[in-house]
Amino acid sequence: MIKKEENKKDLRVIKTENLLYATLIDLLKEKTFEEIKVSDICNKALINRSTFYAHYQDKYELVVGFISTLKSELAKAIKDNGSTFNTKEYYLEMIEMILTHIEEKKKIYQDILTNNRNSIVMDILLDVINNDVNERLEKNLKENEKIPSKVISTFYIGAVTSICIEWMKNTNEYSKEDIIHYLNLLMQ
Amino acid sequence: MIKKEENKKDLRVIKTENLLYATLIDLLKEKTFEEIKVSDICNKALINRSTFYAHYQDKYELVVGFISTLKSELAKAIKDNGSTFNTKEYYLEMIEMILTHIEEKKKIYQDILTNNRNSIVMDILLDVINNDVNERLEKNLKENEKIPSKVISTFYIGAVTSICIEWMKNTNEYSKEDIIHYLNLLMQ
DNA sequence: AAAGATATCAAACAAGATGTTGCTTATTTA
DNA sequence: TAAATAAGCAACATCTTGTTTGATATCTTT
Repeated sequence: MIKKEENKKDLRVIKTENLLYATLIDLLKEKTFEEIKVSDICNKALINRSTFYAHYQDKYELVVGFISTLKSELAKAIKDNGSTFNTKEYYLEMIEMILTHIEEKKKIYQDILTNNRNSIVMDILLDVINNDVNERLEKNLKENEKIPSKVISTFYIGAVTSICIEWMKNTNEYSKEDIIHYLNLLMQ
Repeated sequence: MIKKEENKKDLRVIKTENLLYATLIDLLKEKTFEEIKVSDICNKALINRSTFYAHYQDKYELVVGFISTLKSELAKAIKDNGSTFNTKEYYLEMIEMILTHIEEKKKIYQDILTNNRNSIVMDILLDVINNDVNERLEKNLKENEKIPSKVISTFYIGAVTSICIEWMKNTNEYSKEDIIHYLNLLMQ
């Protein structure tokens, strides 16, 4: 009996999965995710709809892969943040890394933003930043004097996310350095 | 020919519209908006589906009314903010009003939050706060010295929204006064 | 290179949701 | 009370989703 090596995907599988994935991203630049139908993806990808269902349960399963890729890329980008958990320095360093990362991926983030009413991109940013912050919070659970750590982080996470989203939208108004400079002034 | 007074709705119309509206809100406590079907609303409201379509094009038209009601209630609640556009005082006063308003409407906001992944509530908060801030920005367009006004407001709007959402979720952890006190410390 | 394995395609199907329509019944208005 | 009109009912076409079948093409392994 012929047996297939494990973990080695058939070329056809790789090809169709890549194609479906790329086509979804393409469509996200045109439409809301909710507006995108499985048949839209298949038509554009020139792949039979039954083949789609052979790989994914539904379009949500496909988009999860995309979102978690963006998340892990961003998470990786800010993970090398080596600073101790001194609030101001930490957030400044983090936002520098985020902005750098966004600058590289500008196109895709912007395209999604313009069609998907903030929510996807905002979810990504909030999730990744939250994870990083909470991880550090656990390691540095000094009982804060005046303000609970959780409140501080909630405040800054919101502020940073908001700045990032705005920066993605109006790409050329301020440079990365400008933003960091302003944040430096805005944070205590 | 019998003619109807204009602007005066038939009782039946009022009744069904109220019913559909209330039923949608009820369902939002159980399901995501995307998961709610027109037939769900009609079944629960005991109203024929064709009657639904006689009033609204689709469920989006129905929810728009709900969201804009929440928005205008919130907008009204923060409009009486009489302070001049001194950043810190303005935002503190605003957040006090928002928190007071939320406290009254706690139940509905929380219910929606738990089922709808932040986005609806976040959209409401961001939109209302943005409008208020932008209105004041226009009236006070002093060319800021060090930081562009737009950047300042983006920063604080994000921070305030984030704090509000977190507060809605963990209702009893901090009092309204606590939050305001912490924000007072966090803002320059 | 050939045989065997398997992924894709094509076509058809059922189930569910969306809108629309024509007709009847019930309620409201004046 | 009569006229107007909203709501109910039932049927219909359409679209989207998932699933299934068997034929065809492509890949893997020997």
